[in-house]
Amino acid sequence: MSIRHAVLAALLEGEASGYDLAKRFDVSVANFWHASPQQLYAELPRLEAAGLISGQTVRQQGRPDKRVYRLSGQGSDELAAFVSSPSRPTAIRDDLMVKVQAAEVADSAPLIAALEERAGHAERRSALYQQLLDAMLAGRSERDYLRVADRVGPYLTCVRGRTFEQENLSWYRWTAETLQARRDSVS
Amino acid sequence: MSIRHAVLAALLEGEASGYDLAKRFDVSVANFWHASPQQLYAELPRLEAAGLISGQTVRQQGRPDKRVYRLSGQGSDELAAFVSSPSRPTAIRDDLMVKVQAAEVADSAPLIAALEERAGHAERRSALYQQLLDAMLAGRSERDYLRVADRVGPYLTCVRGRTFEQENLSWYRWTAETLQARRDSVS
DNA sequence: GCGAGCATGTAAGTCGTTACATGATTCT
DNA sequence: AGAATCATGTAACGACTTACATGCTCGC
Repeated sequence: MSIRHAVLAALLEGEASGYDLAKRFDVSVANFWHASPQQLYAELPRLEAAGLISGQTVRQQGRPDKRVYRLSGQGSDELAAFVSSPSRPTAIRDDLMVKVQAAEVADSAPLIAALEERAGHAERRSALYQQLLDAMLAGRSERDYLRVADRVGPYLTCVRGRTFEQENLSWYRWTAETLQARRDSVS
Repeated sequence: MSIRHAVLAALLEGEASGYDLAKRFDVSVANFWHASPQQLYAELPRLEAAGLISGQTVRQQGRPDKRVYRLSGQGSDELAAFVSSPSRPTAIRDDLMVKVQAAEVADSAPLIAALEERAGHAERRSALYQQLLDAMLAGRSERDYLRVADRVGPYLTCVRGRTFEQENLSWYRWTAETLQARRDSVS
């Protein structure tokens, strides 16, 4: 699929410029898809040419002009067709796990440091997702929210993101400790 | 990085042909990296040309000849340098999550079916990883194993894979139930 | 006879990353 | 004065997917 449908899904949150979308892909959309600003700036004109989104240039004072895009009817149809299409399984794909797999071939100190850094990242991410979830709930219970809210997609995916980062955090820590214990016992 | 270092790490398990590696990437390595056979067949000659692996053609009876590769000294060095190099965070990247995010724009029946199918996949995967873990332990406790085993990398990454698939399973089921409940309440 | 497994590749096309490039305004 | 934010793009390269291509053996 690629970025195309991820952009359409992100625009369900409301119209946005390329710059806005880049931020959205760094926060809420980051649960399930990543995209660089360059990718977005390249993709948006293509989506517009295909009629899936419509853009409007907005003049600003004291700031550069920007082009704001929103989902078109055709874009909604395309997204609906995508939602109903089959998917294939995904797996984790992570540099750091390759490094852990091969841990024995090198001094483990830098790897342990990298794991600790990642643990910090995962902790910040899971806290961020928790904040987003609380904001969506706005005081309601999850049970009620899932019954009555207009859109539950963003909530559901954000829960997956939070759990993923929590599991990352605990795995990073455990792995770092395990490797450290082995270092200690060697010396 | 790409597939390059994943292949070197996979060869730590012992020498293998392209065909063998493709299977290895489908089972144990699948915890953290995916590669198609085509990618491997293209990459192996490149790694050999770079001196990171060495290949030997093996004649077989009643079967096609094959080329078996193993890690060279240079390959080990390269892998060690990689293990000590910095990494950047990864996130989940999943079609199906994009679809859940956009669930409201389409009829949810096909999406629910897709989630249930995925749940089955996740369940099989997590059972497979559990088997691999049990095989590595070979009756020992995890605590002992992690202290005394020659290589702990494969165990550590496999644990992450198992947890990931377990969390997938429970999220797929919960998401399917939530969407189903909303279908029921609309009608 | 047919499908599954063994065994390896090429070619085309799509997708994604990184580096380069610009320029105003606001905050410290 | 320098960094961060707003705002958008191009070009080159590297990575990955999909389709095409071949052919033998073993078990059912």
